[in-house]
Amino acid sequence: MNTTTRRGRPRKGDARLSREAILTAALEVVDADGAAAVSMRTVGQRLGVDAKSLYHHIDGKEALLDAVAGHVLGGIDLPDLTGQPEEDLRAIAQSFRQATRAHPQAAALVLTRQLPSIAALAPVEAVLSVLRKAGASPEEAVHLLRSLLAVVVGSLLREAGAGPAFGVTDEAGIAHRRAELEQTGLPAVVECAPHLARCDHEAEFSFAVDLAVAATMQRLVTPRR
Amino acid sequence: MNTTTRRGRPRKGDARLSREAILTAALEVVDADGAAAVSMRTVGQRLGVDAKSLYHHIDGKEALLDAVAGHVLGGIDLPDLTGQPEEDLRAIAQSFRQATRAHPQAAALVLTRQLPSIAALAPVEAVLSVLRKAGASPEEAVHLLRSLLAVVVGSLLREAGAGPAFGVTDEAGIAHRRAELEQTGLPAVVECAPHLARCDHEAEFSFAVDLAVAATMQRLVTPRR
DNA sequence: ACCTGAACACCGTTCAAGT
DNA sequence: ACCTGAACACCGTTCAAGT
Repeated sequence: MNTTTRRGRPRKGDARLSREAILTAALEVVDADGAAAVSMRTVGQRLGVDAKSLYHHIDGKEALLDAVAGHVLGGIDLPDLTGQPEEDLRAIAQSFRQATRAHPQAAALVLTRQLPSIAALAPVEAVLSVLRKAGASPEEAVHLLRSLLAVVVGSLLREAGAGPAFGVTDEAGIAHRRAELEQTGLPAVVECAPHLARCDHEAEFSFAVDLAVAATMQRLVTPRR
Repeated sequence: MNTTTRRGRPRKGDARLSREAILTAALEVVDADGAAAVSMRTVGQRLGVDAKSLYHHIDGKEALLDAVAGHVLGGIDLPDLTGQPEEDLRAIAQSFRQATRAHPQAAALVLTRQLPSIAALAPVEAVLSVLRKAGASPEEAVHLLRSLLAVVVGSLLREAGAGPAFGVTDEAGIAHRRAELEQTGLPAVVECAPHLARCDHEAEFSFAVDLAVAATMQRLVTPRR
């Protein structure tokens, strides 16, 4: 929680206002002070403009946050597909992670908002296309897409600091957390405490995605059951 | 968005205040009007008490929301384990889902808050214990636990109306969404539009969990790789 | 020990003006 | 066409009182 309020000097010169400028300013606020710091007033201030002026370009705060989330998600840089399904699915998942890592403070926003459907269809098309070429029926492809998406969203949410974590990244905290876990007396938790206390988000993301992709391929090779 | 504000008549008789009573009142607000409707004032009102009184029992609004999330998660009813790992993992995942479905409006809260570590250790112990008995090393068990958790969290977040959905549950909306998807011109999206437009959350949850559990068992049978 | 009045520094949003 | 002053109905939180 940042108690110091950064002002971010208003730009008096170009008081020109536009949807694009507002979006950028809002994202700057998120990057600097977190999503909770976004208010019509803080965003307006960053543009040297009254909060109420924003309403001429944006539908309100909720719409603004949706737009910011969509903007970040739009920054996803999809890989060139190789035709090797496992490799391609992994690469798409990684590109999703890169997009959220570009704005870590905005990640929870992206993962948590019901986006205006159309915003994120490029990666969806990519995944479905890979699955279809790998032999999935349209119905199966959709189920598999949703499973993969759940893994990606769940993993990134944990990395973003929302969602259950149990683990910590800084060496200082790990020992402390480990001790806590060992004091629970829960046998499996105690046994696993050293690994539970530590969380390497990149490694966990890759592990989970690899597992999901492997399961996907398995399902396609052994259809139905 | 509920424009009508429900008052919920204050209980003048037992103006006794306690952490437990506050928690219950807060959860009632969440269930009735959604998490966004929770404020120190609305919760106090429901107890017939001034908002400021809550501070004598609770650390502030954030702490209150954390406590509500922990309370819902604490309501998880773990299954008796059968010794059959696949079955047990699925049953634990389903019990997790049941806990959030008991308070649908609180689901996003539960999934999204960094919970005070200790709150949710019972299900963790259950999963780790199953994985260890199935032959996983402590390290492997933790990776697999995190993968499974990601699937569960990602799936439930979608069901809770946060997170990307693409699909809709009411028959009315499905046709509309399908038409939208078909107009995108993205070939795989168009091809899959009928299935993409519809989303049966229970079926999708089970599909994703089954897939993850299958992958987990596969990984345990074929160690390392 | 527990509750509240007064107070402070914030919110999002509307609308009738002003240019 | 775009911006704002005045205004409204909210927030979370502190602190010095009151019982």
